[in-house]
Amino acid sequence: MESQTPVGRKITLNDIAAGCGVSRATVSLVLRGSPLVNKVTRARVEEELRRQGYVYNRAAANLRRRTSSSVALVINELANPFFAEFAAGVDETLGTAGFVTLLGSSGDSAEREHAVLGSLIEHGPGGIILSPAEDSEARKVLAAVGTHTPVVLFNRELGGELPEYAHWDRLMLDNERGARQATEHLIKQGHRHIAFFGGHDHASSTRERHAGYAQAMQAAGLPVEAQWRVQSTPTRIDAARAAGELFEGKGSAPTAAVCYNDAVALGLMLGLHQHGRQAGRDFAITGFDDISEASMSMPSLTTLSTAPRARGRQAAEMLLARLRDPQAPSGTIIAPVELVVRESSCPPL
Amino acid sequence: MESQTPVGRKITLNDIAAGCGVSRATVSLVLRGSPLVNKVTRARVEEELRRQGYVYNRAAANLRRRTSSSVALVINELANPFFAEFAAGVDETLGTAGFVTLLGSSGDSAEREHAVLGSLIEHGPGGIILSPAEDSEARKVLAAVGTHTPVVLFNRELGGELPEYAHWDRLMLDNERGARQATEHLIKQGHRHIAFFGGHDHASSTRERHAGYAQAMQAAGLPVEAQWRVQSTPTRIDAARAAGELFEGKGSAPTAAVCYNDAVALGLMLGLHQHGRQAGRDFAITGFDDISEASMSMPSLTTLSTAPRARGRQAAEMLLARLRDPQAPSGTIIAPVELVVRESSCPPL
DNA sequence: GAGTAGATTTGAATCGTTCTAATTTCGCCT
DNA sequence: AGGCGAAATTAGAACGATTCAAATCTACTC
Repeated sequence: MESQTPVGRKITLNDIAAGCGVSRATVSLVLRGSPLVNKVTRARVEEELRRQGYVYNRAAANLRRRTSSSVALVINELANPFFAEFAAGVDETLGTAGFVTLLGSSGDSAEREHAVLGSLIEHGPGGIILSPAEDSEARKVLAAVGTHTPVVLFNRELGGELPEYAHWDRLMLDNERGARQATEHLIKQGHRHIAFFGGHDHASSTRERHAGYAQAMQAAGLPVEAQWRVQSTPTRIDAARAAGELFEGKGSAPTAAVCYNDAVALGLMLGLHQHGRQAGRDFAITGFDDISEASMSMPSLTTLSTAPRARGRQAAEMLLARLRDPQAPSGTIIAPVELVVRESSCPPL
Repeated sequence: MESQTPVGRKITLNDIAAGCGVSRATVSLVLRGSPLVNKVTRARVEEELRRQGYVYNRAAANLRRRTSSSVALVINELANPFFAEFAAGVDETLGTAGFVTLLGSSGDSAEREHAVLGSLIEHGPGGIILSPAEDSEARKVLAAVGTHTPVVLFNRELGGELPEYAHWDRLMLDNERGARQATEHLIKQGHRHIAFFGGHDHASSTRERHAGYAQAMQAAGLPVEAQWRVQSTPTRIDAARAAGELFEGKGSAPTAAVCYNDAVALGLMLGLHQHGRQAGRDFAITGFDDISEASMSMPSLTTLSTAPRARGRQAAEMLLARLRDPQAPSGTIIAPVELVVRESSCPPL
């Protein structure tokens, strides 16, 4: 029994070849399971590979073959459970397809996103899955990633125009329809004073959700008051802070709110407390995303299920398809969302 | 003004060199900002780099220089907010140090962890940050990563013995002390029947936390009843399911529980409902981790703050230090945790 | 105008793999 | 024994960068 040396040089194909008296080329063939090589040679080589503890150098192989075995995943905020789930889905699918995920986090800053993309692209990913920062612009992203690397955009549109030769794929959520459903649900519960709470209007996803809300209100002949639109950063903390603004106007106070997303909705729940109201009793709330906490909060949150993990898998599938056929026309998929009714969307008192 | 070709071959050093009549070597020097090259040449080359839209091929450079510019991060469950925060911290620090993060997720399965490590190692990361799966074993991990790549273990010990020549660094939480503090806090509140809830005893972190709990109980002269130890998978769902077991024994029912972590604690809150109890009123609960939901739940959760993002940064720092000095003796850091008292740890009725 | 120290530039080898084209080996037939 | 086709193996040039030693170019000095 040979002892594996605990430390030393890295083992290469040459070492293996020398170790069992064949050429480098043969070892390479064995590695890739070519049928060309003789049974007994193969066995001999495989034994030697094991004995020396060889590890494949994929970077070298990729260099020679001009291929890539990685995909860059750039997320605007990894700590948000919605995106964490998404990332887990992406990694799962890429992993089983033999790709490795290069992670990047932009912290929702376009500037940082640019730097991160620039650094990732140097590692030669086969493609990029990008969930853009709020204020990210098409032109700048294109400059960072170049025209050789396919991109799948998730969740948000980029600002500005994309040149026609860059055909990127898109995976978006049906924001408009989802928000409309949530609003219709609240209206059916009997609410007439319904606010739209959270998010920033310069982000495409916010605008779409707000549009769905407005449509439902108009269709029901209900007014959309300006003081019922409260913006906030899409985090729990900031939403809790902004809650008070809902009740500051001189007009009639809302009895319900359609929230930009679950984080904001959960923040609003807390903020309501400080204004003497309780979600699910005297104020109705809906969220968006169905993060895992939504079903566990008290009251549990009525929201739109987006299945972020499944979306992650889907985004990865889209990119893999594009790698298989780079010439295919680029496409946009609008993933449906589903209303999940829970306790937070009570009827008015 | 040259128009950048929207599509075509990848640009290499040769193209740049040819494009402005210098040698490949000179261009390489310019790229790395060597002081050797003449001002005017440098300017000419830089202009050409921009004009042709050159992107650096880090893989080729790493091959030649026998260096690495990536670090693998293997997480047992990325969708868990505690680990998502940790990952964000790791990526942040690695990114600013010029490394890219190779992501891998093991889903808390040792088998999958092994496969993921095997795949990542082929990409030649400079090091590995590993938060092991519950049943992960030292021997198998070593076989997967080999002896050339430094490893930083986070959060859990591996099963079995590690050969002495593999000196890996460790970043652990002060589980024992934290659980002791939580238990002492409950005792001070007046509780005498205190359970330890959730987690699996074969994981090192669970055993340590249980030990801290048992120490505090003994020190206070309180009994540790067998039926007050309920195990569960460390997820909210399974914890909610297992809640009932706390009240099945014939002995006296507990009035408080020290929980393995926040996820389990939040699950227990829910489970209590189904047994006619309410956390923060007639049953006291403590968690562990201080995930962002802990402060937002109702009642808010008394827990131990572990600052996962800071831990991520710390783990990355440890690995970077090890890369700087591979010969340094390996070390273990036990990060302190801090008790955060909130509403869930009420006194007994 | 030769000699020389410095400042720049470059040719060629190299990293670990793949791949084409060529070579060697082998069994089998006449 | 020689010839032939199939099977198995291999030499050597890539891939895109870095790096060392050597070559070339300056600017001065004597």
